[in-house]
Formats: sequence, structure tokens, C-alpha cells
Amino acid sequence: MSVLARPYHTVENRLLAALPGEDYERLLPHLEPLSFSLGEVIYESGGHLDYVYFPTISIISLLYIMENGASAEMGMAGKEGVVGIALFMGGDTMPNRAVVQSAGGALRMKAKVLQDEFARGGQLQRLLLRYTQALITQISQTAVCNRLHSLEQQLCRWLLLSHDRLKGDELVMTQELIADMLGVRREGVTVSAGQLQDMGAISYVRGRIRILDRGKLEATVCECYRVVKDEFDRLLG
Amino acid sequence: MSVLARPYHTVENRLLAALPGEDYERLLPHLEPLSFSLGEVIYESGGHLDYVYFPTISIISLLYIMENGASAEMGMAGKEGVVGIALFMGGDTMPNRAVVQSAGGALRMKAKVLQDEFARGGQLQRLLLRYTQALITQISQTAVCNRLHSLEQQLCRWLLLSHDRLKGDELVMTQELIADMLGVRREGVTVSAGQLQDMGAISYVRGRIRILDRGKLEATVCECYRVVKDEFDRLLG
DNA sequence: GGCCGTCTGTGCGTTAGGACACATATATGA
DNA sequence: TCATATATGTGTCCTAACGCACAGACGGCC
Repeated sequence: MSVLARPYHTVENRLLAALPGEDYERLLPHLEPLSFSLGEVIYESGGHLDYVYFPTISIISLLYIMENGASAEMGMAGKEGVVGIALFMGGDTMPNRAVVQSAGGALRMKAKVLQDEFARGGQLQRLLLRYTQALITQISQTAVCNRLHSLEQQLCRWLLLSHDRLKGDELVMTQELIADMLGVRREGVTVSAGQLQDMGAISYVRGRIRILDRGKLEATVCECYRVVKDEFDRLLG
Repeated sequence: MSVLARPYHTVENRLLAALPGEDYERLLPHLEPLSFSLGEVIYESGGHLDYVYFPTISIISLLYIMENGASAEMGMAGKEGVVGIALFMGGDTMPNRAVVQSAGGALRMKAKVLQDEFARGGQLQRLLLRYTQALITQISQTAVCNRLHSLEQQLCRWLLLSHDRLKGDELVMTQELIADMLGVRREGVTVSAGQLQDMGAISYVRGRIRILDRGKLEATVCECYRVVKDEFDRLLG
């Protein structure tokens, strides 16, 4: 079976698209398409997972929620990755929440099927581990960026990472939600987004962000974006 | 071979100590003890690794160094873990630096030996993956803590995480170096460390910190410490 | 049209931490 | 014993971001 003959939605996930035909054929019957709506919680902190999810055009945000309700994003997963790494890493659960940041499709696979396939030690294992390493870099860079860079730079990083995982140029997301992701005040996002809008990088209308000029975002962002992007390309490109 | 019959230094690394006797015997000839001195760089950002390192009484810090020289720690590894996860995750290198934060012993194993053993899919693979998941939680919590908590709380977290990995109560580390780890100014560390000293939690004399009262540190620290500690205990305990 | 809920814009006082400048204290070695 | 390098303690000013309050502004629905 050639790549072109694969169902379109399957190929849209880059991990699945990178599987050799033989592995792909074995797994195809176990892949079930589904659709996520904005804000949907895929798993809770410490919550058990029955499936792993391979996003196709959706974006999933990994958030940590503090005891006092404050939150901050540690990373995100889109068509380049998978949600539910605890299932093959062996820990079964993670102490964070996974929330749909951008509505859209995904494919799910039963935990048991994934674990069995992982245990074979083939290409899927290799891909999942490399993806996990890239995710570690993304989380690390979030830590560094949180420490050392301005809100405006972090917003640029977040917008660029999201844009890379989006189909078009429009992101449906209020400033309030972005503030929750970045772990900052909503007003702070208003100010920084206003600056990006003034320079013509984005337009922002009531929960709809449109990326107008990536170049301007890339000129404003800190090095953290590039580090993460390069590492994903290196490991999975 | 019983656990007690194992060379003392080997058992001091908890990952190795958790191996079944059969696996342990196969790997023992490939474990080579060595000693790290304070400040030694184990690998550079993007640098190739010939060995993985299992710390016994040393502590290794994983730092990201910015283009402008600023730095921030993303995580640390001691007797509970291993340095060089890129070798079994498949990425070969990581975009960070590993530096000896506390001098002491470790065991090293040739990359090839580790990779072959990992590919067997046995207990070592399981342990390394679970450790990696715990490390992800540590890095995530660093990101969240950097965003949401005070320098004093972060210093407490750092001291407690280090203390858990230390043999005694004394840590040889200047405030300057702690500042580099936490990604803050040296003066900020002086002030926060002064507060912890005033409350009798630690004593601090020219590059030697002594933990006097863990309880007081635990009363000051944010929830991040507990989340990380519990996750390590759950996954590797 | 008019109401209401949601989203965004803005202002103002507060605060944690940064940048910089020094003062002081301790170790080491000539 | 003195010089010097290293480590820590303080002070002053500055800035980014926070907390809070409230003013539009837009969208949907009656």
C-alpha cells in the first residue's frame, strides 16, 4: 500500500504518516477517527487513559493546574505528535490536564493495541520515543522561556507553535484562554496582542486571531521557538 | 546473586538497584565507576555522548544556556536516575548542557551497550522509560514554578530536590551558581537565602549550604516540590 | 431595536525582581 | 602579614507584570 493510497485523515498525522506500509497496515484497523471540540478535556491530572490520540487537525494543550486554580501550559501536541505518552512510557497517568486548544479531528487507538505495538520494538516505538524527546525539549524551553523572556516574546512563541500545527491562519481562542495557557493575566495578553496587532503581525477580533505576517512574529520571538522547531524537524522531519 | 552481594557503589544508583539479578549480572561488566568534580561539563548542547551515566552520590544539573549567556535549569539527576536519555530515546543529542552540581561518584556504560540492552525490551527499558516520564514531570513543574512562584519558593524547591539526592546535609555551591541554575540574579539568591537562614532552615557560609531544618523548607516550598517527589516515588519507588 | 453576556481596552497603584554600584567578609598564597 | 580573588550583604532606582476597577464594543437573542 502506497502512502498516497492511505486515507487522507490518517496521513495528516505525521507520526502515522512516517510508518512503513507494513506497520501501517497492521495498525490501520485500530485507528478510529474522532472530532474534538474547543475546551474539551481529554484527560485530567492523574486520570486513567483508555486511548492514545493522534491529532490530525486539532491541537491539544498540556496544562498544569495549581491547587489555587492558576494554570500554565507545559507543551502542546498537534499533527506532529500524540497525546497520552504515559501509556507507552509506563507511568499510565500524568500529573497534568490535556485540553483541546484548537477544535478538529484526531485518531485514537486503544491503549492495549498501542502498548503491544510499542513492545514489538519497531518503527512506531522509535517514532514515539523520538517524539517524546522532542516534547521534552518543548517543555524545557517553556521552562526557560517562562523564566527569562517577556510576555510579548512568549506570546509570539505560542502563536508560532500553534500556527505550525494549524491548517489555516485563524485560531479560535479568547485572550482569557491564552492567558490561562501562558499563566499570565488576561490584561497582559490584551496589551501584548495589541502591540502585535499594531505592528501588523496579527489581527484579533473577539476570540478569533488571524496570523497576518509570520515574519513579524518571527522577528519578535525569542530563540526558544527556533530551538523547539529545529528539534522537532531534526527528530521527526 | 543477592542485592547485598552487589558492589556497594552499584546499588547506590536506584535504577541499577532495581534491576533483577539476571539483568544486573549481564550489565555489571559494562559498568565503570568514575568520579565527577564540581562544575564539570558532562555534555554540551548538541554534543555527542559516548556513555550514559548513572550517578551514585553525584548530582547532575540539566541547563539550557541562552545565546546571550543567561542560563536556567530544566531538571536535575542524581542517584534516582541517569544522564544521557537522548541515547535511548533515539535523538542522540539534546539541546542543553549537563553540569556537575554536586561532586561525587557515578557509573558509566558505553552507549552501544545501553542501546542494545534497551532494545531487548527488558526491565532496564521499563525502568529507563519510567524514569524519563518522571523527569518530564520534573521539567514541567520547573516550567510552571518559573511562571507562578516566588524566588524564595523556587529556592526551597531546588534545595529540597538537591537534598533528596545528596548523601549528607551539606551542599557545596555558591549563590552565584544557584542563581545560574534558577535563572535569577545572584543578589536575589542572597536575599532569599538570607530569609531561609533567618528562619533557621539553612546555614550558608561561603559556598557551603547546610540544610538545618527540612521541615521549615517544606513549610515554605510551593506544591511543585511535592508533585515531583510523589511522581518519582510513584514511578520508581 | 434593545437587552445582556462576553470579550477587549485602559488606567492606576502595587510589587517582585532586575541592573548597577559598592561595602564587607573570608580564603589563599606570596 | 598583606594582597588579591572570591563570596556575600545592602541600597537605590527601574521595569515588567500583577491586581483591581471599570469602560467600551461586539454578538446573539428576545
